[in-house]
Amino acid sequence: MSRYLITSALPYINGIKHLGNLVGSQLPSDVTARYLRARGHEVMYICATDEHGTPAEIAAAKAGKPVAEYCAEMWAVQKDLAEGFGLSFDHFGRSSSERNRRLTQHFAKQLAEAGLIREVEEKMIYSPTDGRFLPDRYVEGTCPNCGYDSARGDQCENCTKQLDPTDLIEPRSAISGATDLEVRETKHLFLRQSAMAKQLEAWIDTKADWPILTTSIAKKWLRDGDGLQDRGITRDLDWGIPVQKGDAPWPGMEGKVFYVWFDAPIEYIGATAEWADAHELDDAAWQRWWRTDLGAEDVTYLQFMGKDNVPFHTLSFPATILGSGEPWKLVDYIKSFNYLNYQGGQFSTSKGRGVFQDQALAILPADYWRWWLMSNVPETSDSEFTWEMFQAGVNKDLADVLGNFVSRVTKFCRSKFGEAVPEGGAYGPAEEALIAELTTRVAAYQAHMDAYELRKSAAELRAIWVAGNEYLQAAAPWAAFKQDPDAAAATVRFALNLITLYAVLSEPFIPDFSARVRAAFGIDSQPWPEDIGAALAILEPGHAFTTPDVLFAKITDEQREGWEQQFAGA
RNA sequence: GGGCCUGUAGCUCAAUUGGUUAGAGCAGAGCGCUCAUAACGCUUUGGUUGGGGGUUCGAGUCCCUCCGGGCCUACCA
Repeated sequence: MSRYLITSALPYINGIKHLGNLVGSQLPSDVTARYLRARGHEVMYICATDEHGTPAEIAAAKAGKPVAEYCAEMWAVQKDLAEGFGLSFDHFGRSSSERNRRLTQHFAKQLAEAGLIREVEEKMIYSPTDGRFLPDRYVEGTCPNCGYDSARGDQCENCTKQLDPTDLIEPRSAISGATDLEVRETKHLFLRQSAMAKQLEAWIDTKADWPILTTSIAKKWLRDGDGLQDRGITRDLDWGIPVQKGDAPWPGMEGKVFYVWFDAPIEYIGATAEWADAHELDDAAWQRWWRTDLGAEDVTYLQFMGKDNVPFHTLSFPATILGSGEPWKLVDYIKSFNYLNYQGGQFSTSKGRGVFQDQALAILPADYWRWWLMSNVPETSDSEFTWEMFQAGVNKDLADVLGNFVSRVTKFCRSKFGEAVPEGGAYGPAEEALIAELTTRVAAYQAHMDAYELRKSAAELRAIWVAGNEYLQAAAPWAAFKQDPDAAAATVRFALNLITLYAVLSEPFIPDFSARVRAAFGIDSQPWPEDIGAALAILEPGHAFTTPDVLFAKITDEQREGWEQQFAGA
């Protein structure tokens, strides 16, 4: 038994997320967490909302609510959706928590004492109308290069030229449209990542087993141009963690907060501490996951995220951890994902294009989404959601191959032997051959899961389901029953056991299915099938069950067409 | 502009890191079965691995070049 700390990238607080956010961090981390728990490992699985920053303030203003109130509400909404998708977080925290505030201020103090913080006097755009400094991206105007009239202050979307907000012709606030912008001096703290670049690169070079996507992004940042740049870790905002040196004030930084990307990863630690608080445990309970001097030396730490998050998890956060000079746990494996597109374009929150999490759960159960998204997860390149592929995949895999297998076995048994595992007959070469095949396939499934290869794992799991149908077809108990009811009984007994084997093996991907099978067979919990033959002998003759209803109803053409229309966007 | 990823069957993806005849699923075709959600099983069609050149005994894999798709580029997060 080992110990695994698993974190899923923190979803941002400003609204309900679409399927893209699920596919690249929350679902794969959940599948992995469930698998590792099932294998008997000790798992701490953490997620939280990322609540600070300008977009949160703007979203709250748009909703007409104080930002703290808005975030509290959206946290509850996101927590409910996570539960709806079956995400098995040990704790779903908030980056605005007291725990995170203290930890973030603590790290800042440690970094300052290590000489890794420098103060920089900057000129920033200030909007009196909005009453705030504007991030580059929130300044719009005409591009000096191509004349595009909605260029942003960081880059022109039209000609891709990188800009400074002061380059823009007739600049205006993207928030209010105000044109009375002025340049003001302001002081900020920078994390001296450049001083740590060599150390970070040496560390990343030891990670030969990481996805190419992860290491190539990290190395690009390390080597691009003048190398790794220092990064501003404070902002002129109201909503955030006040800049302090631990418990002490930070002279000259009054009224400023830490940059959201500084405090968000620290919330992985904060949320683990929140978990301990919620369970009325002491600090040692969470420190044994995070402090290598306090019990975390044998922890394997896995992070899951979309590719946009990679620079912060490979460089900024490790710089924070390493730079602190304290024995905090560094990540061991970073699993990163490409993007999921929607019907030939991108998901778009602003255009209402694509499926959002609340809508997804309103039209279909979580297992449908979990299965399709994970069996098509964008591991090697961007992948695409289309309703046609979704319908075809779910109907074939879940309804026809798996659901119908459960259906045909339980209904045949009910009609010929009643709703209990039949006795009589004996297993023979067909059963032995299937046990041998499944032993090989389960080993392959485990190997893929152990390597965090979700797509291959899903394909192998599906092959395991298919093997049941092949067996049943060859054994043909409906034919055998006429001459030799005992032989049919043995086949059915074996097939009923297969159903419960499928329940435990499939649980990481489709937990609702597993729960329904267990309920139908009156099973409380299932051990991982270390020995397939033994696992297929658990249900003994006489074990009663209730024939489940159709487990996965098919998606009809009418439904698919309706949803295509409904989610096409404006 | 720079960097990275990617291009394999109609579609979605594999291919033990240079090693026999490039494999699966879906879709298509044929046959079988009738327990089951018109489900299942078996068989089968389908490839100049984007184009061209090179290295090598041997290239989907390495190099050059051209073409297509995507992502990142540090103040959105």
